[in-house]
Amino acid sequence: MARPREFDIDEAVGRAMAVFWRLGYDGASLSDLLDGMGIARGSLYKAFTDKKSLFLLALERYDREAVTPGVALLTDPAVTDGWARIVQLFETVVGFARDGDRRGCMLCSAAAGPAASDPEIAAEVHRMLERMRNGFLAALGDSPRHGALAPSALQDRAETLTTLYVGLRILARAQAPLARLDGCLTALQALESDGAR
Amino acid sequence: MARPREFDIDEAVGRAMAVFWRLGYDGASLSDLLDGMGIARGSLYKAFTDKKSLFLLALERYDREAVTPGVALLTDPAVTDGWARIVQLFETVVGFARDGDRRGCMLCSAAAGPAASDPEIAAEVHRMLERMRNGFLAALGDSPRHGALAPSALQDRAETLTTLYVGLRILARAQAPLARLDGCLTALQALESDGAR
DNA sequence: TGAGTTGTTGACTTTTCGGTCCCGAATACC
DNA sequence: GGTATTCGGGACCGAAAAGTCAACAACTCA
Repeated sequence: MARPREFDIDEAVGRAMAVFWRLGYDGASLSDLLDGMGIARGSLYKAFTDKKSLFLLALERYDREAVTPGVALLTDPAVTDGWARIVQLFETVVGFARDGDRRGCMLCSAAAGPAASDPEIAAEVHRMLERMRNGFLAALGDSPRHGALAPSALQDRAETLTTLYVGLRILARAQAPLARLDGCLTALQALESDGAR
Repeated sequence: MARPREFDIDEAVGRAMAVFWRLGYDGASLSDLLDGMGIARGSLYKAFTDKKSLFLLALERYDREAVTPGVALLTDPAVTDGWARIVQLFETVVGFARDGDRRGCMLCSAAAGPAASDPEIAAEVHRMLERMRNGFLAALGDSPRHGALAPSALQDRAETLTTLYVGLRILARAQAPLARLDGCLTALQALESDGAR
């Protein structure tokens, strides 16, 4: 019962996500966001309260658009060997860098940046990382190669893979030579022919 | 042939390192640095040109004071099993978090932060990471467990360990629960009784 | 049609950022 | 002792940061 909003709020969050992904939380100024979102200053504050709240929404959006597909890949029943799914995820991620996309992972950048100083962002980051970890755990559970491992050992491996994932995407954003990222991938692939990881 | 400097330049760089380590590159303002270093604005610019140059010096200092000891641990001939040295490094790092030190690693934070946008910082970061990687490689070379691996496979494992290291220290700074970091450590330790990693 | 409500806009405020500059102080050399 | 030179201190600068606000616009409902 008033003037309707002139922009689509979901689309605006999507554009904000793109800006934050590219520039990081601190690196993205209000002007950057305004330009990227195509709205005016006042509209942003009316709709999203402040920069941090907008970032939290953008992070949830990233969760939906990037993390969830990753977790889906890790739990995809169409690929019966869970380990193959894990390798596939890492292949995809290194593929981004190979194609020149050096933005890295917004979740990992959030972990490395604002999560260190803001508990609310840290909480969201850890919720998302836990979903990744559960994805790895599920994949490991479907891996014949890891069938002999105790549940706690599987947990620890899932932890390790999550940590490796974070490191890889941080290094990708840090402009690490492609050979470095490829090395990690190769080591992972090599384990396909191994016994235990 | 003029007025002598009233502060010790090495000590000042050391203090700057402490500030950058705690707050990050972007997070450390000139005021933070001035307070931490105990000098005045003019003196800082006279001695160090600008913030970025000071950061580069601080990063080199971190290299000497934190990275070099790590690499020394990885290549310590007193511990004959190279894999034990690797586990020891990760134990040390998780120990920091256990003792409440959540600063993480200044090198890794630099990789996640300014390295993404500044080529000069990125270059220094990658030089330092390469030294870490060579340390891991040397340790793997001294590991009977990995004796059967081809040189290129050893390289790839060293790459993986470096990436894991980065991820671990990023997560430590991101206030990840200690159990997460411990999980990585346990997984690593478990490999001591395994065949190939 | 008019009242009430909410969105839009851009100028504005306040704070802080990195960096400059000038002047007084302290030393070395002649 | 005088002079040249560098250092220390802090006032100062323009730019940019995040956030506010008041006037105007567009809609709903009676």
